[in-house]
Amino acid sequence: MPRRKNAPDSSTTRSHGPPGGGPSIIAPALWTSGAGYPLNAEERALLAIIATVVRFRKGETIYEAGDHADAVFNIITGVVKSYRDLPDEKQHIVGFLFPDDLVGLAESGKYVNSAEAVTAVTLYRIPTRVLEPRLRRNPNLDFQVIAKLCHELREAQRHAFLLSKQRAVARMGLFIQMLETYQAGQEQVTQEVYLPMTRSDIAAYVGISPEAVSRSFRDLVSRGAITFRDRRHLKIIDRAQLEAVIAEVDTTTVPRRQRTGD
Amino acid sequence: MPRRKNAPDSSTTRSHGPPGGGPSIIAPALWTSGAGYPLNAEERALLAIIATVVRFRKGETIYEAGDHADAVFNIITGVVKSYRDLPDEKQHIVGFLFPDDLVGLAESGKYVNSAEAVTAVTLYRIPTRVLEPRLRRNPNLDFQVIAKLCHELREAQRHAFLLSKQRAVARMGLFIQMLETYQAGQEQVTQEVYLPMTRSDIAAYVGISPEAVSRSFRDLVSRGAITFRDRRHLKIIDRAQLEAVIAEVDTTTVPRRQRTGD
DNA sequence: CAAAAAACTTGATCCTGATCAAGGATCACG
DNA sequence: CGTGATCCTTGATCAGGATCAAGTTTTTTG
Repeated sequence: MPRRKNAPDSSTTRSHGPPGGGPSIIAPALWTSGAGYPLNAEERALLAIIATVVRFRKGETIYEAGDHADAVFNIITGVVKSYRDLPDEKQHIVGFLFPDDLVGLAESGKYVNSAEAVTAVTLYRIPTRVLEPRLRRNPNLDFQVIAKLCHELREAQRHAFLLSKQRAVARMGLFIQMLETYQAGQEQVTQEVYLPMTRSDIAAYVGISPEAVSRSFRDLVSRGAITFRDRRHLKIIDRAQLEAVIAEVDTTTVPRRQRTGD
Repeated sequence: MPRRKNAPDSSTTRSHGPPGGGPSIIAPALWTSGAGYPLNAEERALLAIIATVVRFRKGETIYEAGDHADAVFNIITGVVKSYRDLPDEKQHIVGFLFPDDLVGLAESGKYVNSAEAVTAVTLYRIPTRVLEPRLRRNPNLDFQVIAKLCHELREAQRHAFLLSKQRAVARMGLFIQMLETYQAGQEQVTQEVYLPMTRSDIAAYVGISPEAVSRSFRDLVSRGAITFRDRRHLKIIDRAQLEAVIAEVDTTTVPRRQRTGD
């Protein structure tokens, strides 16, 4: 099995000292992994001042569940996965996080989930100790936070909805739609959907085995819903078909099944 | 099939006029269905002034997805379910909501999910038009909102985690734990877990069939993990067993299977 | 660039839970 | 308190996907 790499490779010295005082209620409880609304210029400027830029290569761990949560991260480039390790050597992926998302949901001073770089990533690292006073002073920031939290919440509910689907193809269809929806907002260059993560990661997110991911993709291709340019790039060519699969509607035109040739 | 009852039965006149101006960004996007942190005395007092009390009987619809979201509800007593109807006459339950929870997550002025009374419920009905200005003026309220959103988010992630479990018993075990965790915070009188909702509702929440709910309960009883006093009251008698089932660990002591009686 | 390691695909088998069907327990309501 | 309606349980069948296993492709790394 692959040993997890763990190298900060940061452009800053890693100096998380002892926790200041008692557990601060606001900041640690507040920040969430992943959002959606980009910060405005003012916010970005503020970030540049109080944050340091850190880099992680593909596969590197950004933090682990239970670590002392002394910083929040804002993704500049790359993709991050938020996950929990399960007792049986598998992992449940809570969500994938993209540029402008905030990473680092904490509860009583500790990170709730682990985070790992899916691709090479660049992040703003924002120490909570620096951030918290700013938040208190600038009530406008609260709004940003609320907006991000709302987005996160809807995302988590969508994930639960995906996982409530019985059929593997339906889950995969929803997954593709989610990726497309996100990427539509980012770049309108290609009409392709990019899959930055491995099949195993997709499997751990949609709650099926990697084999089932492979078979579902094959199924969607043979139904004429999508095509692959390569393993990481697909194109939706029949939206109706994709939605039919998601609705778990039987679209087989042939009678049902012809056991005996008759 | 049962026709959904729909009677406001409110102690207030229902007067939702035309939306004031453009779509307000703050309040509608902000409130979420279900929370956890009870409001403090100050908040409660505020509520009493701007809110009206409304009642719904078991099975009545509080609002439907897509309705114009002109109010937020705070549960006083009873249980509410937040759900989405699916094309195939089934429903996906997003969450169950208990006293002190806030109900009424909206997106661009419309409710995201539908809400129905699981038991008889009493609610504070808070018009967003009244609430919004208060929120702007009172930055302290923001904190309440953030806290509630965080709670909601964690709840949704837990739901997704539950749904990622392959085995039905594991999901049911997690469901029981979730109910217990909530009820432990409320009343420490009985050591029993109360199930206010029907088996079908449980099924729609944990993503399995009602039959599988029944069988999983039977399984848990036969494993000695729980006992039932009646259909609505169970007791956890072997926590280790329950956790083993959740971890999807095989705890059968017998070799594997004895087809022929031998 | 070549070797090694991941990652991915495909096939075969088995098991869990969906589904259909029917009987039994509770509840709502007059 | 009785009667229909709903809810719940149990049984039987069947299909989808987990799992195991093996082969293929891509990526990593020295």
